[in-house]
Amino acid sequence: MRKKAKTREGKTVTVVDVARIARVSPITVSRALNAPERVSPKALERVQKAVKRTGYVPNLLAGGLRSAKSRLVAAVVPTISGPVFQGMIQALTDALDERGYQLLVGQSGYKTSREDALLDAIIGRRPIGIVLTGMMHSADGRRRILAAGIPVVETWDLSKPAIDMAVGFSHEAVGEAVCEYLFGKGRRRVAVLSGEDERAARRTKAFVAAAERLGLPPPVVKWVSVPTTLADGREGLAELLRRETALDAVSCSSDLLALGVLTEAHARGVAVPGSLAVIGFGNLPFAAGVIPSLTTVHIDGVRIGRTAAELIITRAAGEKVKHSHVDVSFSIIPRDSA
Amino acid sequence: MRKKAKTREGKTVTVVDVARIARVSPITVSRALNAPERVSPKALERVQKAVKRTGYVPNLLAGGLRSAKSRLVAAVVPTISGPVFQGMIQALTDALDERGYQLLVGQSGYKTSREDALLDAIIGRRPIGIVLTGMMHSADGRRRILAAGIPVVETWDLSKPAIDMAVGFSHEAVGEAVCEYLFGKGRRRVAVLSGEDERAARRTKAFVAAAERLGLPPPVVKWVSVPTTLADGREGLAELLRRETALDAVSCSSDLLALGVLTEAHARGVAVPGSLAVIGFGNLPFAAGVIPSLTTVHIDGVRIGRTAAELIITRAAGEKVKHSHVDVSFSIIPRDSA
DNA sequence: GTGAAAGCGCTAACAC
DNA sequence: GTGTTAGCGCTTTCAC
Repeated sequence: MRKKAKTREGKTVTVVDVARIARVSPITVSRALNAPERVSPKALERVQKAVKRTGYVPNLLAGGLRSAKSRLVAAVVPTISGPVFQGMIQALTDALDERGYQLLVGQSGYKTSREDALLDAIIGRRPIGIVLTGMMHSADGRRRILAAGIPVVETWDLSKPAIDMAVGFSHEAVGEAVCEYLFGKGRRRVAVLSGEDERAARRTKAFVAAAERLGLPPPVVKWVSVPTTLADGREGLAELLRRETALDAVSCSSDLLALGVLTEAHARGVAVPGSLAVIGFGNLPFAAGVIPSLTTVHIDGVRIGRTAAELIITRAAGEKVKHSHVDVSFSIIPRDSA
Repeated sequence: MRKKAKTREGKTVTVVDVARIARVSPITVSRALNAPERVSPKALERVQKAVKRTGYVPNLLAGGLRSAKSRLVAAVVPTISGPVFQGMIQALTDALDERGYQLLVGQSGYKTSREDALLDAIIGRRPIGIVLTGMMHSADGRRRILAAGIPVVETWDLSKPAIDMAVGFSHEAVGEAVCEYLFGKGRRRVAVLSGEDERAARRTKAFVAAAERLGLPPPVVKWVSVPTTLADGREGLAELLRRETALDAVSCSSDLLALGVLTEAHARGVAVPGSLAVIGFGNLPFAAGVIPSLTTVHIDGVRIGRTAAELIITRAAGEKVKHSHVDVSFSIIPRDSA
């Protein structure tokens, strides 16, 4: 940040420079850039010419400071990798920069220690909104965000009471629906292979509860550490079969796990869906193409991202949002594996 | 951004408020927060107490404006989805916020039109560095970044002359190495299934050139549009076999394509690797687990991200970097499919 | 070790 | 439609 675009004397180009060259006042330059319709055509033209000549790029830090509008939105996800949140983040970025906002990303990861520092860094930039995914917010964190008066959208999870706004679906409803789906297909000895994260756990719990309600024997549940891998799926099926030989269905907390289960089943000569039904979660790119194609739960991440962006932009404009809690629901995509 | 954390009179908490409560001057508050060692222990304690009491969060816009240090790094990727860049972005975010920097993400997507607006938004925030991936920069874009004097790291591609710094590998070297690998395995009728993006195209070109040099018959090449899918892989193999029945190896520009080829081969009863060798690119999470396990090219995205962060931080500190061009190379992971 | 004054670059508020 | 003045909240500079 030492050397920048320069005028003759080696300083950064500012509104003042542009104003001098265009022979107008600085404020006219500002208006020409931010509200061209409030400036006379010829002043506008002179400014635009001067901007081009000097290569002037407005300092958004200064503008944001003065106007208290940062044009910044912050998103916090547990981790950017993991295909789950990608669609959402992409849609968020797209929707935002269509309207001239930028996205700041933070990873809460699995360490709570730096959550506080992350929050400082975010709040300190005075974003017009924060998109929170899944995790976090210690009681203290919630208080601080609230105190800062920044609109917050919590995503992916409608289960607990939201701080402010929320876009997502009910993990409980997913777990229940999956169990009922398998039941509807005539499966009776069902198992769950689940990653050890909170939301997967809630789906699993709801699945088990539904099984009980349906009069099924208690599902065998195998937990694997996150992030879940294909190898976990292979080992997982092996273990599940060890614990329950009569198994006729496995519900997996991710498509990658499900792919592992399919792979292991194939290796063992277990027919899918003949003797074993397999269902995943996420509808990843490969789900439709594998053999047998994978029945899975689809979440419309793109819609989540777009909706979150809209909510925040609406609030930033000072308007009230009609629906501060949006349920995007989910769908079970029936394919060959179940 | 209307209401914020408040003191009694309903205004945002600022250094001045904290200073008053701690009975020191504003500058001492600033120092207590940014350089605690230059402040006496008791002043420090009083400030910390006052900060906690008021819930003060420094306005980074103001600080950045005055000090010309934004603590912001911008990254531009074609698209955030697509598993390829994930590791890099994650490592980048991690490395940055360990040092107290945040990442601003922009997607250049496939539309060049808004590239200019994106650049304005980025430069306008005065980031201490920009990480560019793959695409973009019109001649004009390059000039503007250069003019802004912001350090730039181009990633993933060492082939063309860099604007400033670069971390990546040579796509040509990959194409060549893959061809030689297959040749070394005794394959003679080789084909390429490649996505239509620039970098994949360069790998393909190098592959074809290597084949010629090795005295192989010209490889059959099939192009598919990006982003590549598993289905493209299945159709791709079908088409390649139509064009060349004696095929004994396929090099794919992504693991997803390769998975599609494996799937289609399996469906057709074509033995892999027996009569057909398959090699991918990316080493995605499923590559090791599928049957047969997928031989593929691994790129250390995490290292790319970490290195890029280091380069930028070093430059931001005003130091010279030793190596402004880092080749992280690549490796072919030999597995069962080839 | 601490403070007073000044100003980063912009735009809100109020003239005219 | 345009300009003047002031000030957003912080930190640099210089003085003590």
